[in-house]
Amino acid sequence: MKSVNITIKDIAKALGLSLSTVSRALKGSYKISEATQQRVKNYAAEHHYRPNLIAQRLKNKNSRCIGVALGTIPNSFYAEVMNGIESVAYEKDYMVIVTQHFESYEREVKNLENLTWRSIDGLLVSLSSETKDLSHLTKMQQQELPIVYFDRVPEHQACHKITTDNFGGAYEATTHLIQIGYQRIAHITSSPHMSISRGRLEGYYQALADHDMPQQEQYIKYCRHGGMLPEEVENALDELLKLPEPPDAIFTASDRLTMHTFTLLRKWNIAIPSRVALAGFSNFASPELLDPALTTVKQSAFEMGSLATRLMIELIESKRPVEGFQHKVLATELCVRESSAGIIAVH
Amino acid sequence: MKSVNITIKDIAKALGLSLSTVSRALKGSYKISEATQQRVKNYAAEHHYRPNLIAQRLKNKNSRCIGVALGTIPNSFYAEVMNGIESVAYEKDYMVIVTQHFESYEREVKNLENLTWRSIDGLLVSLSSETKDLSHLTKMQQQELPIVYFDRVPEHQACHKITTDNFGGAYEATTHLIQIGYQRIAHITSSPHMSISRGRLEGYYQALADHDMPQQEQYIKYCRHGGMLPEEVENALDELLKLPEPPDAIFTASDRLTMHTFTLLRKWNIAIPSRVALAGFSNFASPELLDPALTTVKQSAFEMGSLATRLMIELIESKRPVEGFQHKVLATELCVRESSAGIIAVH
DNA sequence: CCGTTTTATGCAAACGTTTGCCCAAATAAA
DNA sequence: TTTATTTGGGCAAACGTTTGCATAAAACGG
Repeated sequence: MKSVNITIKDIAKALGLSLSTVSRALKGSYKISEATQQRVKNYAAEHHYRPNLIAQRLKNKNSRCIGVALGTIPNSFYAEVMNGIESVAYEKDYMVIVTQHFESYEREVKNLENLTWRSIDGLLVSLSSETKDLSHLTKMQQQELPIVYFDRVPEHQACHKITTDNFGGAYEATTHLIQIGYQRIAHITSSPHMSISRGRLEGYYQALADHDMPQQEQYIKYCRHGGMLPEEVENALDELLKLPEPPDAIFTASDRLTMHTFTLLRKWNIAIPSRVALAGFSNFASPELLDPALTTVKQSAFEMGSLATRLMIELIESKRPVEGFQHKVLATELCVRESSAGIIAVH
Repeated sequence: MKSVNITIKDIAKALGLSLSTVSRALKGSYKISEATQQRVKNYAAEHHYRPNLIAQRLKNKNSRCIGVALGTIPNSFYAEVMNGIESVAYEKDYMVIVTQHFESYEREVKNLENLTWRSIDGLLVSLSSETKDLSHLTKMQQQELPIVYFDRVPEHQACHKITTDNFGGAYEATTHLIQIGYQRIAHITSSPHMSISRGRLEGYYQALADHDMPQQEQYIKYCRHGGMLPEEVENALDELLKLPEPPDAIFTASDRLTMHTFTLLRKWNIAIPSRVALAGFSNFASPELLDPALTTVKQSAFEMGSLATRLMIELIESKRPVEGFQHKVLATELCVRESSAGIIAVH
């Protein structure tokens, strides 16, 4: 590509000034007279001068560019988060480089390496479901690269993070299922070591406990790949349904798991909710259009992205290292629909 | 962020060589002895040398970075396209900067300006529905920035593009509606000046013509913002239903329009397909789960993204300017489901 | 043994900024 | 008038590469 932009040198030549004077005039102040500043600024404006970002970056080490690592873009939750990220980035004049790790630890590591190599100003990360070892990330933090985690965050590490109220969302959904009469509520979730899985599992447990219902291991199914492999959901569901006392309701812990479960139940002609009710975390845009309309726990995905990005930019632009770590928790919204219509209503 | 990477200078110092020798050794050949090359390469590998991309870019003007301009990421079609783009970019060791224009011409222009300012190697563009004036893009092409358009492409301009067989997809869907007995088939589409709208409209017309059915203006509704404003779809649909002879089937031209129409029909309690059938372009992941299951014309979104990116990288990496322009057309897939169950079957 | 070619390497400029330091002129203080 | 201070601006190095040109050493031909 032919570069067609004018440079500081061009301005200096045209105005009979030195490079340094022009540079300083453009940034305002620093002992350059008002008159000269105006001359320079006017000339720059007239000729559409735009500083060469590459050169600036080489000098200054800042690129106004934010890297993002997430699972996969077509996931409706992440797509909405990306929307939030991009929107704030645009507003603040940053750009966004996006990478997908497809829930693979190896790919996550590679992506993050690539991103930092490209000297971005900060990193927005949602961990892969395989990730247990965080050394690649702590290394980056030690290099003082600002990192903000969202959704799937490290649990035992001081860091900035934006999360969903996983406990609360799960508690509310499970309580809802209990209150309308379901007795044997199963839970399909992802890797047990993930922050979101843990929070949701605990919310589920607490709801059972608060309503004097037993916690039964047989009703908990883990999908280690978070539903990236269709058969893991299939197996989980199959095992649940084959139990001597199969569940009368299922609470699913993530977007992908919810949709997979829903699809399988439909495919296997298992009536929802009469044979088994379904409620789950999901950010699918129109759950009310499904058959039956799906009861969902909805996360504030856009807000998660935008908050994370605002915090990120704050971190980048603050001169002094920010003291302490921020952790924001976003509320969920339970939307009750037909897929969890009460037993009472049905009988 | 503290840069912790070693530089060519470090290698040169450690090995007692000059910068130029190290640089050339790393790139292989250019009259550097095998022995030295190995020494340098080994040292570089041991110390995890990675060339500073910023510096390289300043010298060479290539960044291994591709800019993308599209409507909005949460749109399931674009999300899947992005997946294709990112996947190929990863494979070829490029990174992707993504911007959303939200179907606004102004924002498209700004985004593209920002992208080029950041000296990317190439641009993947899907035009906004407002875009008529292409001068901002032709200017970039003249600067020899490689551009590949996808989905919404300039119609009257020599350029590289990947499109869907809009004509064919629309023809097939309309023919399907005709063949199972619908008589008054309406068409809801976006801006009439867009390439995709035109192709789909023509496919629709041709299908009518080939089956000796009249083309009636009253059955064509344009949504200038492609459904970004909910009320434009609402108005369009309302007008259609209020006609003395309302349509008995609707063919919608895009993802957003299809979902909006579907939602409204459900909301207004208009039975699908008995009162009005629905078939439309959509890349929603599970249309079979809707109530009723939705007949869709599905585009190869992932493939569109991956093909566009492969072509892009080819353009970037070819030494000689590529002669001629490529235009690839991807087939659509019609999936017939309940929302267009035949009239015959219903009666 | 000398001149020429080949081979392997180094020097320095360049990419477009930023910035520490220096300096001339103007002004103020003595 | 001399000295000190302020004001406005320039020089040059630096960021980490790449690359045209120069050059020293080795190999070769005569």
